[in-house]
Amino acid sequence: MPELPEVEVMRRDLEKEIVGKKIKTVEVSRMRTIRRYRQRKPFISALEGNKITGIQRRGKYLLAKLDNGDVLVIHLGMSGQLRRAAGTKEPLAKHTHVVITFTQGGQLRFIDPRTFGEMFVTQLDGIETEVEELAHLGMDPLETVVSWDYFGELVAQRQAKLKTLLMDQKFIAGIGNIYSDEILHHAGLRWDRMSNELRPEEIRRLYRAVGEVLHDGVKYRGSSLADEQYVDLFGKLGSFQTHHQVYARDGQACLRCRREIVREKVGGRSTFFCPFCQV
DNA sequence: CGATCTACCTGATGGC
DNA sequence: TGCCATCAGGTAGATC
Repeated sequence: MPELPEVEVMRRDLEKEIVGKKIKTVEVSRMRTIRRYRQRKPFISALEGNKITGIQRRGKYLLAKLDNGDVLVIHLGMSGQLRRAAGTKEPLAKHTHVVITFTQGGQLRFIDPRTFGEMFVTQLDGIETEVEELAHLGMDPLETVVSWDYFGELVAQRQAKLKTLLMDQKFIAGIGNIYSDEILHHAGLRWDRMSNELRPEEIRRLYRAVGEVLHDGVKYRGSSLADEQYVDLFGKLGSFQTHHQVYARDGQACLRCRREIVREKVGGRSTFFCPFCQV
């Protein structure tokens, strides 16, 4: 479900809503959500009594820093939601797996029908920079400032289809199935172009498209698809789906050239593109 | 190194 | 109505 823009919107919401709050109690009703633990106790006691001091994001992961130096890591998987609740009285949504209650009142709830999401508490490596479990992640396209020629170097070093490369979290962290297709359309490049065969201006277009599309995704508060599974911390839908150029628009006219958007299955995932605008 | 498949889950949808 | 197949924003691990 959530890719970088949705996670970034959530990060901003959490920053306003839960930073400075102290964790009073934690309830875990589904062990799979904290599958790195065998018991719920160690997870719960790693959180209770701690204050949240800040919220960061690495790719699609959220990091809530605690005042004891530890970090609560949250990944939303395909269907995870974080929702604010006023208190215990608000009815629990189905598939609510973790509830964090703050001493100041209010709750943070983790809801996740498909249970691909997870939460765990870990430490920051050394001088509060890296989390060991996330060390495999590549550069964050919104946080890391890379020049386009350095980006081009990295792209050319690899020998991969562009869609695969964009979705490779070890290369760039945060891009998934929706935004990879949108980025490639914006760049005018086909999903199956090889990364080491791009001309310099194509590399520059790709570089720009990554930044612009993700930035717009955040600006419009993420993409909520037909199932409306993605909502922000307060339950509100995003609107970037109304700006999609290709994703889930197969059979419809390309907004640039009016020809038909095509859907193909690549690596088990639906891929949408315009065979005329994307070369 | 890269590509491709599988597994992990639940729910919605569409064909028959 | 039921039943079955297919599909869905993700990641990790095995295999070739």
